[in-house]
Amino acid sequence: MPAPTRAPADPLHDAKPRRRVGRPAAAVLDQDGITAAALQLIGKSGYDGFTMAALARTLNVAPSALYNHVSSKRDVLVLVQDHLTSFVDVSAFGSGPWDQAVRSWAWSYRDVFSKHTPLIPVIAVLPVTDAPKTLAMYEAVSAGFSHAGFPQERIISAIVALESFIFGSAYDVTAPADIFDSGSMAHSTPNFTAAVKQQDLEGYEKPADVAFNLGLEAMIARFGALRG
Amino acid sequence: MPAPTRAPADPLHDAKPRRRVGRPAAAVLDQDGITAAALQLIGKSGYDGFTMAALARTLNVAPSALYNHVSSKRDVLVLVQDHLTSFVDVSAFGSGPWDQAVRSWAWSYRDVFSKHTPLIPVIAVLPVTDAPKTLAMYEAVSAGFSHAGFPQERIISAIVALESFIFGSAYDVTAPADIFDSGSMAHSTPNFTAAVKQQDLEGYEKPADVAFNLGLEAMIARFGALRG
DNA sequence: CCCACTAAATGAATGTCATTCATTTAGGAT
DNA sequence: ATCCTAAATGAATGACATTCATTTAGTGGG
Repeated sequence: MPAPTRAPADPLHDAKPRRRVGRPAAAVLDQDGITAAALQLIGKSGYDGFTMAALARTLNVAPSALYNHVSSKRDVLVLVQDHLTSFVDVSAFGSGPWDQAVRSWAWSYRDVFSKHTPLIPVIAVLPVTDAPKTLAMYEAVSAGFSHAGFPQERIISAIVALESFIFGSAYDVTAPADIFDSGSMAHSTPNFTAAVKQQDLEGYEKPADVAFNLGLEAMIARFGALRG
Repeated sequence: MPAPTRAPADPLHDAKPRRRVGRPAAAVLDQDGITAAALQLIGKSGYDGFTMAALARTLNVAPSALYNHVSSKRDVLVLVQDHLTSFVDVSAFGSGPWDQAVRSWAWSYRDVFSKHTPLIPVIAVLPVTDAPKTLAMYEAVSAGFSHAGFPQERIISAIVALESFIFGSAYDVTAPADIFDSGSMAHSTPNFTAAVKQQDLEGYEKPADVAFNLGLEAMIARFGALRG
């Protein structure tokens, strides 16, 4: 693959009026600004185009300057993931019934991260201490479960199970439509091929949504029965 | 002491008796050998230590030689993932009851890939055509569902839902034990902190296993009721 | 008021990778 | 014999993330 096309270098419209060496009068960077720029860059160029150099360019800064505010690229990803978590809808845990709250939380959680699957490996092993907004989400969800009469000692397990399903399902959203096309091997996989065909006949609904709904409702139904 | 014309050949420190330039009489590499070496290297050095150069070294070959047999590093990962899939236990779909078969399949699937989470992003978007052993697994599982009286048009959705849960749970296995320690933020997250404490009191069982069991049993119970 | 310290920028390396290319050689097909 | 293709080597290439020396701007203690 050839290198991705870059904006033509037009010295007249050069977006980089060189800052002179040394500490500037007012700080140019901070973590919030870096986070916002990173999110925007990811939106425009995807995770492939998301490099420290590219990030620095959008901030009109030398790449090395970033390291005064974050210690690594992974650090930036953590900032982005925590910011994204604030877009997950936990509002229903304050008002509606438990099952409806879980539903809207889970769907919005999946939708947010299905566009950011490269963050999932980061989230999955990230201590909550390093992600305050994520911690806030857990608090809201835990409170909702607790208030709904869920036994204390199962709350975390239930949330983890739901979250695992949500993360896995987020990947599923990004899968190509014909991922299950068995092609020339179809004759040796009759049961699978038939099942895929039946599914294709079924629906105009997106397969990823159908599967997510199926799994989510199973968990909601079963977990709901645990409440005291 | 007469000067030796060549450096002494020490097989311990000179694991690379240079092959001379040009095509060797017998081919040194093939996809199976590359796959086996990759799996071994990953086992020894993890995914961080898994580089094309390191892989070439274990095969006693120049890195560029690999590209006569695979087209990219991702290609190698696909070979590895497909090979690993053959370790997933689908045997019970031939014999035991449906729910037991799903259980042993799901647990073994999770266990295999919890040691190989960097493959999950690869699997999730990989067309089955490119992974024959994976396709064989789907066939065995589909046949089991079909034979158990599962409605054709829901088989794929159910498998996808289970698989999503399995992948997400595989990540969960790798999470650090204290991932939920809210540290200094504990006072602002009372519900969450209490739930974490209760969970910690509960058990000697690994939290990841408890959560996996909870979610899996929910799906098995609910999906089982769909059978005709 | 000065001076040392620290913070925040630049610009120039560094080192690690995956990947490509030119070249060499072997063996089978024409 | 000659040509073609496959399978090696070894030497680039080009991205990257990250580090380091250097420069400059405020700040706090004497």
